[in-house]
Amino acid sequence: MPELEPMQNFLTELRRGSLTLAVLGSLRQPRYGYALLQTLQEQNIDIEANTLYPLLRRLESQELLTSDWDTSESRPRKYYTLSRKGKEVFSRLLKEWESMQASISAVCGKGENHE
Amino acid sequence: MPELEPMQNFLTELRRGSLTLAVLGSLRQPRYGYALLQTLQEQNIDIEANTLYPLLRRLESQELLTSDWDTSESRPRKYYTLSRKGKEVFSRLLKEWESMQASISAVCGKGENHE
DNA sequence: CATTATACTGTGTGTCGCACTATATTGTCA
DNA sequence: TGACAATATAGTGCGACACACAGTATAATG
Repeated sequence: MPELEPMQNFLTELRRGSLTLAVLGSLRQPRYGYALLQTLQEQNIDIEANTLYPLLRRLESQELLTSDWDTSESRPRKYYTLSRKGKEVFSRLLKEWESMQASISAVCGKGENHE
Repeated sequence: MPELEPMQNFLTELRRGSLTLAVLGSLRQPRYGYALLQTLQEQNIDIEANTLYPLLRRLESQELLTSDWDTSESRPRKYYTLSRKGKEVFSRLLKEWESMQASISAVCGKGENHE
């Protein structure tokens, strides 16, 4: 899709990376993918299943998450949780995020008028 | 660099996209690349020349920026400024950024303890 | 004659979106 | 009841694009 809606691309790029932060933050309690998806969407975090599942597996392979199948219910669900390493990374990313907020605010004029 | 400092990669990804926002926000007044670089670094926005210059050209090719060579001084400088389109995109990205702040705060626990 | 100021290019890697596949469990309706 | 759709749940493969990095290039300045 070359030129359909270029704005969309900017938004995508902006959200990029923050998705990881949001996922890590949401997995301080165990959750399975499908539920996580809905949690995030309720928070206005625009991510779709096709993006989330690979992200979860990537984070697991990077050892930020651990996963366990819960087969006690009729429908098996794969629960993900933050590992110790994941908690550390989350904490540092959150700090960075907060620092970025300050920087962006400074550069973009905190509260100034931009039309 | 496969496994040297994986943390660095997470940070890079997190910052990604925000760079564009920061650059757009900084170019509401005309600036040339080298000066912009230093402005951003003073604001703790970690970007290097090799990243900034391609970014500027990309934004120009996407018609968010316009550029003009100033050759009146001994050292020629290429001044970039937000175009009308650039202002629109900036405004929308900034809104998205603010919305993301809220979402991330909600998901990551606004002010809760995370150690 | 080294350093700084200033700008550009090419290559690799990683993430994300998107379009798929796959399956079991519900719910609906003839 | 039995057919069929919808939902819940998870996965894969591919392509686009942006960023980091390591280069090149040149003119002014100290």
